[in-house]
Amino acid sequence: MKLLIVDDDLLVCQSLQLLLGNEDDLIVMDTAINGQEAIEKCQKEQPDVILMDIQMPIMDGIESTKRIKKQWPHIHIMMLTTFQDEKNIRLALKAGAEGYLLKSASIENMAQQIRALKAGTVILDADVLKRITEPDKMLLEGLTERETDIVELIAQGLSNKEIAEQLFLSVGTIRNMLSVILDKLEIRDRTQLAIYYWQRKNE
Amino acid sequence: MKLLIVDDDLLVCQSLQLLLGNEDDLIVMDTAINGQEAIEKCQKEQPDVILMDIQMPIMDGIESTKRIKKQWPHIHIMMLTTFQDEKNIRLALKAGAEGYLLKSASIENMAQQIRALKAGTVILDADVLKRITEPDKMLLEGLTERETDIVELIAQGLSNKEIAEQLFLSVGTIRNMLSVILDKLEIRDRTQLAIYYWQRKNE
DNA sequence: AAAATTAAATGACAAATGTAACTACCAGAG
DNA sequence: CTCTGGTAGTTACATTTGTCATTTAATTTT
Repeated sequence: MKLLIVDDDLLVCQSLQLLLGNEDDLIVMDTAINGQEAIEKCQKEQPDVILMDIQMPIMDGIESTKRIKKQWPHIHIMMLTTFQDEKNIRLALKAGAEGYLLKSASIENMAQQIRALKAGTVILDADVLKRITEPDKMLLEGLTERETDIVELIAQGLSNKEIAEQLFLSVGTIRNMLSVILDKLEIRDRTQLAIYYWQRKNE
Repeated sequence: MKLLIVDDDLLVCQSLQLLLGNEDDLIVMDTAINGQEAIEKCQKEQPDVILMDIQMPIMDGIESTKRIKKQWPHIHIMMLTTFQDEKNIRLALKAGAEGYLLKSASIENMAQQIRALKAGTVILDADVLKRITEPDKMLLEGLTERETDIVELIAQGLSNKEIAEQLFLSVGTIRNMLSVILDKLEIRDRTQLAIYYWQRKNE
């Protein structure tokens, strides 16, 4: 199986090459230091799988993934990055990447993961999956901490009673606070609040 | 690596056993024909990975996944099912399954996927990922046209009264229909419905 | 120390929501 | 023709929701 490694950090390229060199069915055919170069390398000789960083000069991993998948849909692309930033995860997967692993995660098993990727499944770091299925904080300007907590819980679908139990407050207090929140955000009811939340959440 | 196969279809169990028998690092330690039995087998001898069907008599794969992960978090569970029904995918992942493959997909590579699963990543069938990240088709399956209309309007934040005016129906009718919708989707109230809608709608 | 602010709670109230039971009409399948 | 399923409605009931006025305790400001 032919691999292409794309990372602007040469150290990363080298260590990956070393690491995968032991596996005799995996051949690191070449490396590239940015997305532009990756596309050129693909043109010369098409790899089966690309390990691609996201943050790179000239052309980033997302853009080049988009282009490569458009031209050669059969090439499998594994994003290999440092940060588990939700937006990037979504963008990468939307761009066509089939894998998303964190560099911090155990590198020992990467060979197996690459083989599975080639086999046609999607490979996700376990933490990454959590990020995209149950995401976290956002901007609710003008709200206090406690109020923000309540918004989060309402956006999870909890009733006032449940929120009260969760926060160890009385139901009346929750209702009062929600009333203040709705007033601040100029929104009518909890359902609209939940909608407000999720529409902004997913940009 | 010790495997446990859980499927009420004996044919499936046998063919999987045969298929994986070639791989000498994978040992099918036992099989079970429902979730209840799977838990018992786990108690006797803990497998590294479980291949689990969803639809089974007595106790289904979701419920038993929940229980097994609660008791033995280190056991990796791969759902292996026929249908890519969005609700089940979400339920399975929520229950703690780390993998979700379709039986229809290429079985040849399953060994590699199992190894990758053991290594700690999440394994998803490529089509399955699409379902949960960009569901073109809303999972408003099972709802009639009218009911879908109402869901749409609730997701816009309208009250029952406003919906009634928009559709030229009585408020009572809207309330009844909403009641049916909530029942069908197994959801408690309009806020949760709006959340349900937007979580799937947005990317 | 006195005054002002804030977090938390109460009680009362109106409106909205969700459930249940039951009726009625219509269209299509068998 | 009967049976089913979808649409539409009514009444009744219990619960939840959102608003307001007011109180208390704690904290901060002045």
